[in-house]
Amino acid sequence: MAEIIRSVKGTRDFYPENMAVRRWIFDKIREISTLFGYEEYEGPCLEFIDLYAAKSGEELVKEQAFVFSTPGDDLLTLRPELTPTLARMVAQQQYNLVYPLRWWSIGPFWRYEKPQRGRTREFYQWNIDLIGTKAIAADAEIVTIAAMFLKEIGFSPEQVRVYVNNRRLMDRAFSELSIQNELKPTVFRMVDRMEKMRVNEWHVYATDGGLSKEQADGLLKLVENDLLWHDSPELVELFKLIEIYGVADYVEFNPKVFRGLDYYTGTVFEAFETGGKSRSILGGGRYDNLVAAVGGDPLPGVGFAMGDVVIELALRDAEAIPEGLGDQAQVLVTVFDDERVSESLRLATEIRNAGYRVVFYPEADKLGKQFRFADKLGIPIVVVLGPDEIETGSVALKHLKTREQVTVKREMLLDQLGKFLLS
RNA sequence: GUGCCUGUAGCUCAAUGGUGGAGCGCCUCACUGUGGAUGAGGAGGUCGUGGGUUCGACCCCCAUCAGGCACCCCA
Repeated sequence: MAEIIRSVKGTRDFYPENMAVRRWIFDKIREISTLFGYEEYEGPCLEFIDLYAAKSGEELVKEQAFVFSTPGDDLLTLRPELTPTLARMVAQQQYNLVYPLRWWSIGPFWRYEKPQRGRTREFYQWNIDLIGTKAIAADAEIVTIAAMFLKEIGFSPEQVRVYVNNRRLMDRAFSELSIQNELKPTVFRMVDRMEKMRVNEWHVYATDGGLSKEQADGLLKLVENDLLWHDSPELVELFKLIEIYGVADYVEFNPKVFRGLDYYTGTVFEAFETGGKSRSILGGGRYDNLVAAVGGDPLPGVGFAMGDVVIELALRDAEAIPEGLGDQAQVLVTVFDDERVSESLRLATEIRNAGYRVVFYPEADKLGKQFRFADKLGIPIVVVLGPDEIETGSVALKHLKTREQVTVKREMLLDQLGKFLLS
């Protein structure tokens, strides 16, 4: 065999088995999104690099995006995220849209990263946003959608948790510790790293980073305070609504959650696995100035994004992926010998016309081989039409899972099929 | 972008510097209209790639590519 040209680094091949899992996840996403009345949309995969330069940090475009120039000397990028596209689409039609706007999308994205477990260069991302209202009920709805999805896809509250915080609350708390505004982004990162370091290590790290000893101690105390949210009217309201939505056991206050993005202004949240891995599954928050960043008038919004790679890993670890996904054929119609090909084909067509998914074995191989074929493909029912059956106007059906085999008159075929498929 | 680890049959992995193996899978056959079992055969490898050291390299050295882990980053 000649050498096979390899696939592009960081991309994935979706063989039918993988595709069935992806389909299942995507269907669940659609189900939850539309359940709350969100409309599906999609943007282009290619955008001018300027769109990201307007909003995102330097690093994103310079180091983590696929950027290339066209023969016409345009600088384009394969989209690394959807939010700027969303902002652009909203800005372009700003006064033709009906608010509050509820939109969702799922599509491919690219980031030039070093691939490793849970991180690829090409991935799919679910985006869902509620734009045009500052009401805290909107934040609650978005958080609920995240929690509901995790619940419906099969996670228990013990396995995953949506951690919620509020930037305004933390901002105030930082001010009370006399942390200057310029230092706040750094402090965000410091808090983010608390989980990964020992207390002593962190203390050194924090004071090296410009905090006084008292400020570092104050921060440590701050993030241990599980009741801090009582100081935020927004969070109090949010948790009240979450209760009513019925997903309170999936949602929890966590002062350590900040999110990396600068544009979040209020509610921020991130869903994690609760086990040892504690990978980040999805994240989002409220942004009040996104549309303005691409040239529109200011418009508040709240939303989140979820990548397909980590969610699938987490689902696998949680053993939450069901068996038998995919749309395997339900019936295999065998071919007894060369003289009876058309008779079998007629039968296959008849069954297919009744709405069943039917595979027709294309040649008169040994029956054993045809049965083995059905077995390997997971086709549950095999139909045999041999000389005996044809002579008596009947047909033989075998259910491979139960090993039950019956011979029925041809007019009873569909009845019997229905019975088999129920068992 | 940085560091560490790993690349041997389709898959999972063996093999003191001295002619590369196993299990599973795959194909064929038997059980003579019927799958998972059993038995008997069979195919399949320039040992990731390219250099180097050596009388001789899967084994040692260098580079490169790919994968994994930890950083960095996380839109």
